[in-house]
Amino acid sequence: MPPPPPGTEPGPRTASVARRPTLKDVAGEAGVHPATASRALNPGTRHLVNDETAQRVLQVADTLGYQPNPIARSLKTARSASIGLVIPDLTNPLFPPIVRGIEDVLGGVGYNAWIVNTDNDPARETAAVESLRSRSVEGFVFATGRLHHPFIERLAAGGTPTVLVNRRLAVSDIPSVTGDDAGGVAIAMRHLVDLGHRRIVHLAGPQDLSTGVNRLRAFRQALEDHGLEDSPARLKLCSAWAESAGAKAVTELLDDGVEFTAVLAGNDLLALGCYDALAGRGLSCPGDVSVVGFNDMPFVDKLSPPLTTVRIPHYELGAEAAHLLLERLRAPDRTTRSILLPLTLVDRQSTAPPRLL
Amino acid sequence: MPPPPPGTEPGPRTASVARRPTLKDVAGEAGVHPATASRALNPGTRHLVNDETAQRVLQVADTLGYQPNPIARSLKTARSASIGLVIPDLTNPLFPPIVRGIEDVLGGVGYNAWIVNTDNDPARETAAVESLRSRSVEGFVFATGRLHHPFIERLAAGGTPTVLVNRRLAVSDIPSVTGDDAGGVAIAMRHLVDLGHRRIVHLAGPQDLSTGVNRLRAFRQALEDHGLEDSPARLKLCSAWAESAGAKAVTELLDDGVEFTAVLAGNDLLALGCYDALAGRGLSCPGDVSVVGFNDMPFVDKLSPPLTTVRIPHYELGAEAAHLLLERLRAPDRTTRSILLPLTLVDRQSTAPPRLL
DNA sequence: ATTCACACTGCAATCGTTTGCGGAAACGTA
DNA sequence: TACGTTTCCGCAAACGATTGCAGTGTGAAT
Repeated sequence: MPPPPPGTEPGPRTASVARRPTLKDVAGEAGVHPATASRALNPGTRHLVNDETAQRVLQVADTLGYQPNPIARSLKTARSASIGLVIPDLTNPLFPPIVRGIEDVLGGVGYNAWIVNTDNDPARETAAVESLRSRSVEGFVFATGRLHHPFIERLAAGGTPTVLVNRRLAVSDIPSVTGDDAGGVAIAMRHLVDLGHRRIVHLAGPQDLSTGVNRLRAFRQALEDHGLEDSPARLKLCSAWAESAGAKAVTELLDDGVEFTAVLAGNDLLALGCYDALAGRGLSCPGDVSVVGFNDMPFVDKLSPPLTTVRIPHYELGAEAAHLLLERLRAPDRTTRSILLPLTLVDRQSTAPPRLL
Repeated sequence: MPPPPPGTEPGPRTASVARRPTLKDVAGEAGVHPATASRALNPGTRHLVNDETAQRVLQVADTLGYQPNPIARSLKTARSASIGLVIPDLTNPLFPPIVRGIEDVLGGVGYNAWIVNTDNDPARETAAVESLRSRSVEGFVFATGRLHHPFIERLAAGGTPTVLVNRRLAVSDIPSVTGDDAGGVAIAMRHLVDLGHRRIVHLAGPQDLSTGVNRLRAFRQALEDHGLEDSPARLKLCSAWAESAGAKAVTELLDDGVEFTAVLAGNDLLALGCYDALAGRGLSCPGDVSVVGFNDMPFVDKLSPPLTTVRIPHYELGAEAAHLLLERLRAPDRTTRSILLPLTLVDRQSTAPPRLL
């Protein structure tokens, strides 16, 4: 026989070698049946065993350094103390804080999250979810929700505990936690109007996402509230939350000769594109036009000018989503509810009173 | 008995209800023993079963929509087709691209990665790794390596397939894939020198990280190569890769009256702090002092001035790391090797010739 | 005709837990 | 003393796969 490959533990043949102890080991050591050891070890069933015995088992487990095997446990119980977390794109700075929020509250109660990237690809999403389900995850939080998202709808309807974060579906009772987009654009618009702006344009994000439509709807509402004219010209639909889309929209606006002194961008990336387009036309911000973004991404305070934007509490979004899911796991028949977190305006230097005419 | 809670599948009692089919189901349907079905389903053992039978089993499995239960499989085989990915902080924009790179190559061969955040906390790290091991992950890639990292050393020495990404340990034969820091600072320094700079300072990152010491070492080497004076005054050790640390370092330099026309920052965050400090003193960049960063984080091209920086191919770092680990899993006794990926300078507008004296 | 090799497949154990069921003490009550 | 309750614990069957071993049957070689 060749020498054992390096990097291989001596193997379980050897008698009391460093193999991680199993329940049977601690039972043997404690002089009880594995079943008893199991009951002693689990807080929920501990009352079924004599106090003294339980203590002994606990003691042995501790000195042996016993750790239950989650795989075996999952196989038996079809539970796993973990949930799936479905993210469209981790490299989007929006999502990591959400992940952190979720992980932090989950970790506090012994749960953990399995993160998957879908890259906005429905096929990857279904594959990932299927894979996670076969690993007995107990629920899901989706950050990939689209307005119309049959897959998630079916999943939730099928009884899988599900919560949405950051984005919601159009019409469904799936619990969600999102930022209060309407409130957010309301304060942004008030800010602009207070500054004296009257001709404000909106760079709307993709209309298959709740964030996109909600912000657009709120924009028009604000126009109405402030008695401003709601002209279709003052609106640009962007097909993606991307810098290039923002730039394109603004140059088109400029080319079309629509007059405006301020732009409310659907998110910070769009605002960034706006900066580019403005600079490309020799216009200054905020001198010639004010711009306000949405999200308060990292480093937008470093831009020049530092971007005024609506801050979304992403970490808290995640934390609340985790709470919601946990609650759902504990009491599946409790009535569902969704949460709207308040947004705040962070007033930096990309907004100023309009030039006098 | 109360009505079954909503959101619960009818349960396996019902005869042929939508319960995910097991191996036994397909075996029964195909008229073979589960063992045979297993062999037919696994490419590696398929040759052990009659071709015709195998086809029949495959066929049945397909129509039944059979998916093997990874938990049961893991329990039996102590393998899991997954690896652990240990990240210090997902909200650091450095890491998501690495994660993507890893996931992409892993996914290509049916593996997946379990991501854990350690928040730079050794206790969380050991806990997470322990938890992953008990889930039978087959190996680890660590992005958390410190120069001296006994935990990872022990783990690797114990035979667990391990690779390091982005950061390495001081002295160890654990395979790693990192950027060629030395090469990176060399081109950055050459760039500065070519521009005419002679008095260059370095903002060095934490010296317990390989990136920190390597860049510092390379800086001094470059000084020597270009015949520039290596004065301790021209060096600031920063205790963290943070903007505030960079700002502090530069203001100290300024306060101490050390003269310099360019700064090589250990990373982009430090460079950012540098911008702040310079602006705070009324100095212009690149007019008064040039600065070059490291990493090419997202959006540093949007700063003003856009930051000249050394780009690290993070995605490729991750991809290579995954390849290395995969290779190690397949051939554990192959000799280890580490990979250095070339770095490139992206020349933007934070560097310029020094003012004439 | 006997032996042998080979291809194929079934049996049963196993991975490490959990849990329904039943038995054996121990205890209280009549 | 007899009997019903508890309390505690062990037995054994799961959960869903993989795998060493042993068998069967076929065809070829002697």
